[in-house]
Amino acid sequence: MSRSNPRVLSTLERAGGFASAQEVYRLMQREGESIGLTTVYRSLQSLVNDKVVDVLRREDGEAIYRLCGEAHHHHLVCKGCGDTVEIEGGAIEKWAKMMAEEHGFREVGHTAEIFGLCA
Amino acid sequence: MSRSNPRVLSTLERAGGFASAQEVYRLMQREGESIGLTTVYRSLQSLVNDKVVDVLRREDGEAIYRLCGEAHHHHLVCKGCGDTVEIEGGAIEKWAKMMAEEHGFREVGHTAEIFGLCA
DNA sequence: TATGGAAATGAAAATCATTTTCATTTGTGA
DNA sequence: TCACAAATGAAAATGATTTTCATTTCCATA
Repeated sequence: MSRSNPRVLSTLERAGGFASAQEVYRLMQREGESIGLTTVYRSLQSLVNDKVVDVLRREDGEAIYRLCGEAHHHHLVCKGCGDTVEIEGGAIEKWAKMMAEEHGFREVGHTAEIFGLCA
Repeated sequence: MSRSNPRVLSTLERAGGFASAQEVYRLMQREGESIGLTTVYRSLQSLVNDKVVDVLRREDGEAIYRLCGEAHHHHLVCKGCGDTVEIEGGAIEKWAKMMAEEHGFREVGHTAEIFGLCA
């Protein structure tokens, strides 16, 4: 098992704590860092294992990696233009916690997105 | 634009109203139906356009198609064993509707999943 | 300091879902 | 029957991700 390359984490941070593997890779390239795509994937996976980041999915199925500890928020996405609004989801947090408790789950996380057509 | 092949919809129904394109395809093959994978994909997409089914993503990124009108529910998934519990999410429905209104979005849908470790 | 093995690296190939291309078949109205 | 649009599907293309494998880098120890 490989350890995470620290430059990958630092790049993910600089990207706003939210990016796909391909994006992290491209970003590092653009900044002149010499690194292989394979290493980016491996590092991100390792960070996931270590619970330093978690994984979500874009609507097209691409995996995006998010720094844990980032201010946790949700998205309202327009199906038409792709525009995204960050929204806050106190209601969801409570719901998730409640449901998890009810079924005896620990170490609980969640995802929630809303999509529709913007004005 | 192509119309949906009715056998695809009927197969999705028989699959419990919840399956990936590949699964629908394999199922139809097994049942001796003669159909191409391309047609399965096209039909599912067309059903999505017609709002007869909607699309979600498995954790591995594969798209799964769900019959609309199915009792709408959410999932509580165990990260350890993959076990899934269907839960009901009245709180989410309200939250989604509220957030969407607040930002002037129409035709609103949402996804929400909770994951953790089961007992 | 030399050395042997473990860990890290990355190029290239393999995988897998999904989409596109394109030639063929089917259905339908005139 | 004819012409044309829609439907179909095989095969190729795409794009993200994973695997393979040979090479390089580290490091502890002789």
